[in-house]
Amino acid sequence: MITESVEEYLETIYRLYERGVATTTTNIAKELKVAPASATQMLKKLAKQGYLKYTPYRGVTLTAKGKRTGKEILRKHRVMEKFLGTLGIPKSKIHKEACELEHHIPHDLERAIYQKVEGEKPLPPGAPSDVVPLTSLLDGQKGVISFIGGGRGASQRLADLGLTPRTEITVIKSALFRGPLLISVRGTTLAIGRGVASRIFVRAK
Amino acid sequence: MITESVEEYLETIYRLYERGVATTTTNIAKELKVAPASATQMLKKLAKQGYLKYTPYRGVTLTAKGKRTGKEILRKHRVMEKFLGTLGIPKSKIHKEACELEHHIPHDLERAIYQKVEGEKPLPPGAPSDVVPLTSLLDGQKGVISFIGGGRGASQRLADLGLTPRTEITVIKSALFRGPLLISVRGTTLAIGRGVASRIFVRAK
DNA sequence: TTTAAAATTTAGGCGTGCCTAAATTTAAAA
DNA sequence: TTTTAAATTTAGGCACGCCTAAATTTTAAA
Repeated sequence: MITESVEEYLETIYRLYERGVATTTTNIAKELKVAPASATQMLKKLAKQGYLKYTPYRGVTLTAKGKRTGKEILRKHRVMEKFLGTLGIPKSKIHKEACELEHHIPHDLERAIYQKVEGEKPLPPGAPSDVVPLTSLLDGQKGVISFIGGGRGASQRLADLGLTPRTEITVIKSALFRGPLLISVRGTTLAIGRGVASRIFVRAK
Repeated sequence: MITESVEEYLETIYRLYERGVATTTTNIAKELKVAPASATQMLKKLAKQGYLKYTPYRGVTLTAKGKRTGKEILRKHRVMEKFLGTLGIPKSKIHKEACELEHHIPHDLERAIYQKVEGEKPLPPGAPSDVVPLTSLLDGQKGVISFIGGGRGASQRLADLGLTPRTEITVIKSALFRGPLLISVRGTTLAIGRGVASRIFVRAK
């Protein structure tokens, strides 16, 4: 059985490798905030298990198996980060939570979540990255309209409702996947469809 | 710091308590598939930490603190089960995965997911519980139509497309939150809107 | 090339949570 | 009430993964 610690090491080593940083005992230990002596132990063990080649005093090189595994975990990490963002988890917590979750998400769940968050493209290329579709906000959350995606017509119709950039919106009632959103704008409550809502991009507060 | 094992014990004990089963060393050990001797050790520890009262040879009683903690973990477990179901994870895996995840979902993430899955009511009261809206299936998944929600009109229009109960559907392309679904029915590919799709209830395969 | 500093490894320990085998206590049958 | 079976605890161990301190090796400066 592959332990959480093994995964953590492989992910870290893969990260360094990807960044072109030398995969030495010290670098790995530093990255993991662990004593170098602890890293030595683990690296020997990983070598024995065929994840990497270990040359004493010289650092390590991932084998194909090691790369594959490290990459997989890194991918889980990234998918979870995206997912947490979609759910409106504060940025400050996202990395740490993803670090934890990456070890407990089985492959098929990662795939399922990946498909979900991919479908949810915060879209317009070049858009500020802290902007999300209105549909991503949770009940009670507030956001400020950043822009409206998808053509003149949409913008015009929304403007008629008072939904223009810089307007503050509070989500009263949303739901996952379907059904209209109930929102509050300048003291007025509005119901808007999901299709339209997904084209309103807001900066969450 | 509360360890995963401590959580597991508290959840289990709370479960037994909820079910009215005696919280004896043996019952707890059996439930956790652990040797009774191991349970004794842990129960002593939990008593020292104030989660329960331990009387040798007589079993344990949860304190208020123990109940609170056990309940919280059980709730996380249940929310995760629901969430996994929503994502189309096969039933056979749901319980086990939820068991794992419950220990790694921070409170706020559990709350966020809870709101999402609550919005996604597999609806019609009395409906078989393994039935989900078509929108819950992932790309490539197959399902068999169980029934159509929402009135004659909808049923009729869908029937015209060949979408009637017992028909098998394959989802070709779906996405989170928005956009139409591309599905395959009897060899034909169809595009249907999310609104309609959310009213087609299927049993996932 | 020698030598001191830096990097790395070895040795010895700690806490957690599990296990088995052997005692001990409790419960129930004779 | 005695005796035996079942439940429970005690004792002794194991694997993990971390740590510090002391040894060793490498590197780079003099």
